[in-house]
Amino acid sequence: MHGYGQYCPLARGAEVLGDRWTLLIIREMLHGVTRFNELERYLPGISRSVLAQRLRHLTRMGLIEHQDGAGGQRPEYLLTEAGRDLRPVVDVIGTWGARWAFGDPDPAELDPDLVVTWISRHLAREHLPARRVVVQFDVTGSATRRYWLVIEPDDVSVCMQDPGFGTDAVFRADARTLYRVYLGELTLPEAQRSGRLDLQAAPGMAGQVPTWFAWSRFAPAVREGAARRAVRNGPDPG
Amino acid sequence: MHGYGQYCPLARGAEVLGDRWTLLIIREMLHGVTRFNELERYLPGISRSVLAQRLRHLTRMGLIEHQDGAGGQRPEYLLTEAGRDLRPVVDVIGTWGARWAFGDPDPAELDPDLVVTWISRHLAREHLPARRVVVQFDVTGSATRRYWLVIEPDDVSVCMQDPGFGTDAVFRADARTLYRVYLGELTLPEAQRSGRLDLQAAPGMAGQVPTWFAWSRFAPAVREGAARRAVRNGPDPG
DNA sequence: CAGTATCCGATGCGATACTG
DNA sequence: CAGTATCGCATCGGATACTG
Repeated sequence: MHGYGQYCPLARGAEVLGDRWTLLIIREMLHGVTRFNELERYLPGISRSVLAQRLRHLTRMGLIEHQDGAGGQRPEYLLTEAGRDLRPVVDVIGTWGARWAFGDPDPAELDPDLVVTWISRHLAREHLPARRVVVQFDVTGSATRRYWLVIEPDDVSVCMQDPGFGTDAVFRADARTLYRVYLGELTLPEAQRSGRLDLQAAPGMAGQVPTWFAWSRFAPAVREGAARRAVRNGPDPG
Repeated sequence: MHGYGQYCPLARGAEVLGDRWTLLIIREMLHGVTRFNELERYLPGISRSVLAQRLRHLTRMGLIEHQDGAGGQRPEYLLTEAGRDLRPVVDVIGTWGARWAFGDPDPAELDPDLVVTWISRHLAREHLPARRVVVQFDVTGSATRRYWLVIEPDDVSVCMQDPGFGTDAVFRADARTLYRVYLGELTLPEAQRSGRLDLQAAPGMAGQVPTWFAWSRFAPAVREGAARRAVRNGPDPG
């Protein structure tokens, strides 16, 4: 038995959305991800069979449409209106999670690929120059991983090799700090002052670079949650 | 492995709230239900072990507090601030469910006890007289079940025997109609006109009785969803 | 009333290999 | 690239019985 046996809008919603991984798949699709292997890449830990099963289920439920890859097109999954209307659901659960369920990260959660991808998804277009810029991220740790964000006026990509266009700015921090800054637990100036993050840029540009990044939409709620925990537990030692 | 391995507010929220039955338990607690056996009664189909496991988990996660039944007190589960702050989550998922995932009921979902309880939870206090009123519900079906709502200025109870105070009004309808009216798919006048629901009241009171009921908070969204389905499928035959 | 303990069957899910 | 097929373990969860 899969349903709750109740004729209730909340129960129905939970039946459609409550399966493991489903909300995270929706989150990715709201960010514009449309292809099977891309979804798999952005959801480390999901198995291909579960991803396929979820996509089938969401298609049957009318949340997504599967454009078959006929005629040389690549197959795509697109949100329907019902699917796009889940943005408030994702927002409100994420906001609640940030406020009330967001403690410290487990070390295994600090995937550097993921945080750089997330950062690349929340750029402040209006503050970016009208030309291509390249921002390098050095994520330190047992082995430093290096990424280049290539930000064109209408496209962003994350590379793991130097694209060779020159570099406008370099961030250097460990994964935990980068996550905390992205999520709003730490502001960029705070991270810099504490020595956990170093930002280098050409002299004329150093003031602009921080404005290019919008960070997480949940940052205010994360900060609120962190502040409340600090009050209850005493100031954050680390 | 239980978590998603991501340091993300949405993933954290989903880890806490995503277990089967959890959101429905929260829904009941937001309605003021605090006791173990009451929760079990309002969640037909949940097993005692799962209910206990969920309550333990939610307690550990800080959403509820367990007042131990020491000193002759009855044990109670109470929402903490984190738990009370889930009301927007329940609202937004229920609203989405009403709009996009709310088809016809499965016959097994038409539990008459449940709908009468739900109706009793959404009275329009401001329109009720300042004295006790009794409203009888005859839920027709293979066997008619009869309920009495005893509405006192500061208390409501559902009885399955005539409380003996006299009856101010009598609703008579099958469970499906009662659910549809409660959920807003059908207005009370529509249900009466179609002959699916009969409402009897003392002559001087007939106009007041319908104002006593506020019906479901999701009624507008349910109506919206029903209207959209009607446009796509042609007018509702039943 | 308010749970806990035990059992066992279903299935959820990750891993891997395979296909067009 | 975009999935499907198969396998086998783990755990989820419903039923029932039992306890203070």
